[in-house]
Amino acid sequence: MSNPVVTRFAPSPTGFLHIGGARTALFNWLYARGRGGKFLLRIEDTDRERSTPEATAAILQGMEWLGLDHDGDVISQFDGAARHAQVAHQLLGERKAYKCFATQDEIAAFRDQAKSEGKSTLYRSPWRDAETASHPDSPYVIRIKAPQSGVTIINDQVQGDVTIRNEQLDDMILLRSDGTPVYMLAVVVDDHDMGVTHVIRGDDHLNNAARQMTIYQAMGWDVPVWAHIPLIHGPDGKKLSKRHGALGAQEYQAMGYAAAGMRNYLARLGWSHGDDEFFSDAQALDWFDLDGIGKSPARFDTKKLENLSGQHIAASDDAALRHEIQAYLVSAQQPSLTDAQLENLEKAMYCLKERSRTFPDLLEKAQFALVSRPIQPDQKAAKALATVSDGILSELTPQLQNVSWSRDDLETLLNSFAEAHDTKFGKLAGPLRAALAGRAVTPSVFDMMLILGRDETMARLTDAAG
RNA sequence: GGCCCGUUCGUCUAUCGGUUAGGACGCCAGGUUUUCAACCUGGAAAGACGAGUUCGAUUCUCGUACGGGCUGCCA
Repeated sequence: MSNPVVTRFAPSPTGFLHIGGARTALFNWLYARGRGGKFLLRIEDTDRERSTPEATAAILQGMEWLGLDHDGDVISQFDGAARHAQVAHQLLGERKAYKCFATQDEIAAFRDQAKSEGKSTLYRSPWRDAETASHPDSPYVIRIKAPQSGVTIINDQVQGDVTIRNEQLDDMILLRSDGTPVYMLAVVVDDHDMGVTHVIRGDDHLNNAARQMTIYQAMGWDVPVWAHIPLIHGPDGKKLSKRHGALGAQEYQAMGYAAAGMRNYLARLGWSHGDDEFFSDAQALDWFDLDGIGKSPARFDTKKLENLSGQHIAASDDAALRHEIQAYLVSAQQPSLTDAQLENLEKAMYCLKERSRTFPDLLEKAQFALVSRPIQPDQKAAKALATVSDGILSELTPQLQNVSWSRDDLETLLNSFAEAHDTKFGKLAGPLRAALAGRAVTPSVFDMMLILGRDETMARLTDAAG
């Protein structure tokens, strides 16, 4: 516990925050926060063509929804371009890097031919050992001199020791011909400068780690702890990507999943702590560790997300739920609730939260508390109402006038009323529910009566009896 | 093509050589209930394949198959 942990999430702003990125962010957040370390956010926007401020905003919003707060300012990788270039030039000066004058056309032609001959497409620049005197006066890129023999071992906390033979490594480009840094350089410099101690990222970067290590070594910097986590696949097992049905984090918010449920689900995807399935943030923070991360890719399962979301809704306190529902409404572009509706919702929350999996689900069951008379029954409710004669409802209503408005007394009254009509309360419940809520799926009839109060209950029953 | 990684119920996973291979979601069947929802109980359901190491392999090694990733003056 000598050095404090510093992790980072480094998305490129070329689209929304998709679910795989969200999980990577969560793992980094969990690891740092669970150990009193720092969690940094860096936007990898060195690709000016594809980076957009909208994408950055979407990523930030997604993280905010998930409650993944970062330390310090959001860092723009592009802002560090001068420093990245400086490192490249330092390496150049130390002859650990060189100017390569090969044109993109030349390289492309080489690759095409290598491919057609079935040979390695690894490009070997002829300029690696060229004399400075022979340099033409034309644009060049700066490439690093990668080791060409021996091996590089990536000591990965998830993948184990991964050995790459150095002959597989190419002299990657550090600085483009326009002088701008390339990602491979920028990540290393930034991670080093930011003091990142643990790099937790998708395993699509596993091979890159070996190449990045050559930069660390050339600069004489300490290599961070690597943890390459397996990617998340779609329901069909294919890679989850923006063009392959992947949804942004915000879309899950708009679908009404509880953020805590999403965190729990995502944490459980690819990571485990024994048989624990449902857990709080505090527990996740306490338990999360790199050795609990699995090595095989996982598929995204909406059903389980739904289940976990429901469990977290049931476990949340009412005020927090109210706030999250309001945020959900905004994100789903639904009209917001009035103060009166909010008040009723909160009164009803105790019997709504344990039966709802998502917020739209909860709101649907809360209809009885949100609508005002006259109530328009939906199809199923209308059908339920049709099964009972209006006479019964109008006979029941006056009896509610003097009963004490408590659950026990209402139960006693309704049961004996049913008995008097030679039926069971169960037969009455459907129509009653329909009259009170205009819906077929609602909380208990008694809960609704208690929440609505005597006057409103009687009025609704009278309305329904026509 | 080359290199790297992976493979336990439909899905997420536990197991760190010896288990009736456990849990969760989903599914099916019952139950309870205010014919919904929620809840409870039970059930079906897995070690890709082939060798090897070992007294003993899901667990270790190798091969095959399948899946994934990387192979850019993208990140």
